[in-house]
Amino acid sequence: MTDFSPRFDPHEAEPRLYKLWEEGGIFKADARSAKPPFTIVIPPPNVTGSLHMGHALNNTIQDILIRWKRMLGFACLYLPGTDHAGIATQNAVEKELRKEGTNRHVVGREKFLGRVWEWTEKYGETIYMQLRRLGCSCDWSRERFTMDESYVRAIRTVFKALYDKKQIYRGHRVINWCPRDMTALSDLEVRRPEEGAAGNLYHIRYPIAGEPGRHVVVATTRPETMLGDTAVMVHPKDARYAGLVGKKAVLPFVGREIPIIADEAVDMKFGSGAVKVTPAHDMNDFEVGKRHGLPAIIVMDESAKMNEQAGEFAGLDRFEARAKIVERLAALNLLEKVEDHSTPLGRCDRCDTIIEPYLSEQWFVNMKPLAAPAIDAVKSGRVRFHPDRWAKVYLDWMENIQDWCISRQIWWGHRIPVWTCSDGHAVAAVDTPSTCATCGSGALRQDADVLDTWFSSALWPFATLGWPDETEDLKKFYPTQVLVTDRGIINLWVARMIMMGLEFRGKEPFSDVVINATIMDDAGERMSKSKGTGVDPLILMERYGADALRFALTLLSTGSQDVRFGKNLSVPRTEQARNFVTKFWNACRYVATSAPESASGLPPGWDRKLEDCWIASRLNRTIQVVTEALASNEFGRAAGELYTFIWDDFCSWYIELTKKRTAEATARGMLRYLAGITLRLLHPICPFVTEELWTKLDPAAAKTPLIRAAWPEPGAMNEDLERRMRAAFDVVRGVREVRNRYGIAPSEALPVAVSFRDEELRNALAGEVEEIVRRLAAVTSVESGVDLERRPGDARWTGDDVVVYVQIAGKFDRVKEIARSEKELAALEVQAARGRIQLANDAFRKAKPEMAAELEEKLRDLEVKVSELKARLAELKELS
RNA sequence: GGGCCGUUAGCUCAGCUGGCUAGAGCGUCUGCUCGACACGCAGAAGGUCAGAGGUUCAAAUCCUCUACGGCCCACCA
Repeated sequence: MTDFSPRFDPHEAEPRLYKLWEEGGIFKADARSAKPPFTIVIPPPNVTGSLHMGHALNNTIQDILIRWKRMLGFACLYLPGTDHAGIATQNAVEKELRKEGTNRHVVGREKFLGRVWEWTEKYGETIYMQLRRLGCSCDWSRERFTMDESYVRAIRTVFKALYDKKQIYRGHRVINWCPRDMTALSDLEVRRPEEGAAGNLYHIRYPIAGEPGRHVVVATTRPETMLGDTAVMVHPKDARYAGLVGKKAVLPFVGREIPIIADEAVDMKFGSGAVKVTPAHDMNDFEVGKRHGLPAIIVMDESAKMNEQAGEFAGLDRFEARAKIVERLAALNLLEKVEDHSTPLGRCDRCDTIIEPYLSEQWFVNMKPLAAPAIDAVKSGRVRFHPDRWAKVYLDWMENIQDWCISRQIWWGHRIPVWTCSDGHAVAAVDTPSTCATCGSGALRQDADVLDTWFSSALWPFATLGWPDETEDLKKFYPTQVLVTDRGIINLWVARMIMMGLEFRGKEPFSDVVINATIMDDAGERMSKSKGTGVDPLILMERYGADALRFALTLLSTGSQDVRFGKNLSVPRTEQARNFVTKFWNACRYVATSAPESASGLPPGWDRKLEDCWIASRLNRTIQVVTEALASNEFGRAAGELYTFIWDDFCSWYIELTKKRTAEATARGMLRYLAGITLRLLHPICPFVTEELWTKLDPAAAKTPLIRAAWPEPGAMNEDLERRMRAAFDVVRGVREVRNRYGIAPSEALPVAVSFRDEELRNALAGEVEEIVRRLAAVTSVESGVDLERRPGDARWTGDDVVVYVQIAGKFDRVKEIARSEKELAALEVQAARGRIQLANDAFRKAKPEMAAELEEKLRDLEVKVSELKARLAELKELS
C-alpha cells in the first residue's frame, strides 16, 4: 500500500485502465456466447461533429446500462458508429472549398466526394477518441459508419423492396425546398420558430376580365408568388363573391386570365375572403390545383430567384421581387392595403434559410402501411418509452403521418439505387446493373439524387449487424434492448427505426426507449455553439476526471426533461462529483491500510456488533434500491442512493464507529466486504476509480478486473435495527449539537443521560449505545433509561425516539439559551396545536384509527416536552 | 391554434400511489490539524412548496383556472 496517494489521478489512470479493458477483449461482444444478449446501438453522432454535453449524458447512460448488464452476466454489445449526416457534412466541406475560392460544381462530383471522404476520415476519429475518454465500453471491432460498403447493400435492399411494392414512388409535388442547400427536405427537417415571422398581409386588386373598373381583392403574405397564380378562390357560401365565381380575373404584370373558383378550403373570415391560388409554390394551393385541374407555374429557380416566368421580375431574388412587386402594384393603384401579419416561416434545420414551398419531382415513401404496425408496437407495450409521456409525442405524429420525401439534391449520401435506360425503363437494384432488364440497353443512368440521411439511420439497428445477410451478429444481437436518445429525434429517428425494423425484421428494433434529459445552459435555454453557451465535456473531464463528469450527469438524470449544466453550473456540479470520487477513494484507502488482508467475503456473524449488523442491512438495502433504480431507468436515484450510502453510512458512521476496532477480524472483514460491494455498485457509473481501487485493494484480483465482477445481490435487511441505529445516532448528534450550541470545546467530555422512547428501544440499545456515543462524542458517562427527567444544569436535545440530556451547568450563555428555548417552545406548541386539531376530528379517527392512536401518543410526548421546556424557561429567567 | 414540461431554501434540484418536524448538494454562518479524505470533519441558520379556487378528516402531492418560463407539433393565404 505504499503508493496509495490521497488523490485519485484520472490523467494517469484513465488511459491505462481503458487500455487494460480494451486489450483484455472485454468490450468485444461474443455472438456465440451462451449468455443472453444485451445490445445497445449508439445513436450515431455526425462524423464531422464533436461530442457535446448531450452526447456525454447520452453515452454515459448507455455505458451504465451496458456495464451493469455485463456484471449481471449478459453477453453485451455496445455498438459504436457515426452518421454521414448528408447535408451537414456536405455544407462543412463546401465551406472549406469556399475558403479555397472554389465550389463543388467547379470541382465536380467525383472529386468533391473524395474531399468529403477525406474530411470524414479526418474528423471521424475525434468522436471515437472522446467516447473512449468518457469510458464507454464500446465494441470497437464493430464500429459502423452509415456510408460503409456493407451499409450500401442494406440501403439498396430496403429501397428495392419498398420500390417493388410501390411503397416508394416518384411524385410531382410541392415539397420543402432549401434554396441555399438547393435540395428538398422532409417536413421534419423544417423548423418553425415562433418569432421572427413579422410580415405583412398584402391586399391586392385583381381586375375582372371584361369588366373594366371592377376587381377582386386577394390577400397574401407572399406577393412574389402571384406571378404563378392560376386561379382566385373564394368560399362557395361567401355572398360577397357569389357573382364572381365562374368569371375570370386578370393577373397583373402577366396579363394571364385566371378563373375565379369556389372551394371550401377558404376561410371567409381571413383577409379579404378571396385567395390567390399558386399551385407551384404552396402546398395547400397545390391540392386545390389538383381538385380543380389548374396548371402549376413555377416562377422561381432552384436558388429562389425569379425565373423567366416572372417576366419583368426575372432574375430577382424572391425577397427583392416581393419589394419590387409591391412597389409596382402601388404605382398601378392595385394595392388596396397592407396589414401587419405574422406568419410562421419554415426554416432549414441545417442552414436556417427560409424554406420555399417548391413544386418538383421527388421520391416519396408511402408511410401509412409502415406506420400501422409501429403504432401497435407502442400501444401494445412491446415498445415502451421512459418516461412514458414521450409515447404520446410518437403516437400523435404517427397517427397523422404524411408521406416522406426521401430524395435530396445533394451529392454526399447514398445514391438512389434506380437506373433508367435511354428508353426510359427504370429499375431499382441492389447490385449496379450493367444492362437494362427490360430492353437490354447498356445506356443506363443512375438517379442523380441521394437519400435523406435519416433513411439510412432508420436501418441502424439491423444494418449495423450485417443485414441483409443473416449474420451471427444479427441472430444474436437483434432485436436490441434499450435505445437511449434525445427527445428531439423521437419522430425523426426512433419512429422510423421502429417502422423499418418491423418491416424488414418482423420485430421491433428495441423494447425500451429511454429519453434522456436535454442539457440546457445556465439560463435554462438550449445550449448552442453559435450563442457560445456550449460546454465542452472534454474540458470538464480534463479538470475533474471522466468519473466525476459521469457521476454528475447521472445524478442529474431524474425524470425531468431539461437539466441546467451550463458554463457556470457545470463547474460546482462536477466538483461535487469529483469530491465524492475523492471521498470514496479515501474510504477505500483507509480500508486498504486498516484491513490489509485480502479476503473479501462477508465475515461470519457470531461476533458482530450492532453497527456491523446495521451496516450490513444498510448495504443490502442499497444493493436492492440501486438495482431497482437501474432496472427502471432511474439513474439519478441510483447515483443518489450510492452517494448517501457511501458518504453518510459508510464513511461518516461506520468507519468512524470502527476506528477503535480494527484489531478485530470482524471489523476488518466488514470493511473489506463493504468496500468490495460498493465498488461493484459504483462501477457502472464511475468505472475508472472503481477499477483502480479494485486492484489497489486486492492486487491478486487484477486477474479478474472489476468490470467482469458479478453484480451483488441483496441479503437480509432489518428495518427495526436500522431504526434503532438511527436513534443511537441521534444521541450522538444531540450531544454534538448541544456542545456546539453552547460553544463547548469538542474535546471537553461531559456527562450525558439518554431517555428512550420506550422499554423496547432501551433494551435493544442500552448495551451498546454508551459505547457508540463514547466513540463519536466526548462524554464522561452515559446513563440511559425511559422517561428520565431533566436534572438541573442539563441541556436537552430532542430527537424522534430519544431525548438527550447533557450536563453543562454553568457552561453556557443564559440569554442566548432563553431566546433559543423560546423559539423551540413556539415550534413545539404549533405542532401540538396541529395535532389537537387533527385529533378533534372524528372523521379522521374513524378513517385512520391506528394513525390517530400514534398521533395521540405523539401528542402526549409533545405535551410533556412543552411543560418541561416551560419549567426550564422559568428557571432560566429566575436566575437573572 | 393544439399539446407537453416546469415553477419547492440565496442558487441548482429531490420529494412515488395524499398522512411523522418538506429533504440534498452548492453557497452562507459557527467551531474543528479527532489515526482515509480541507476535494475534509462536527454543527447551525434559511422555505405562506408561483397565485386563486375545489375535492378530502387531511394537499407540495389529486382536480380546475390564472400567471410566468421552457420545449414540441400544426399547410389558414
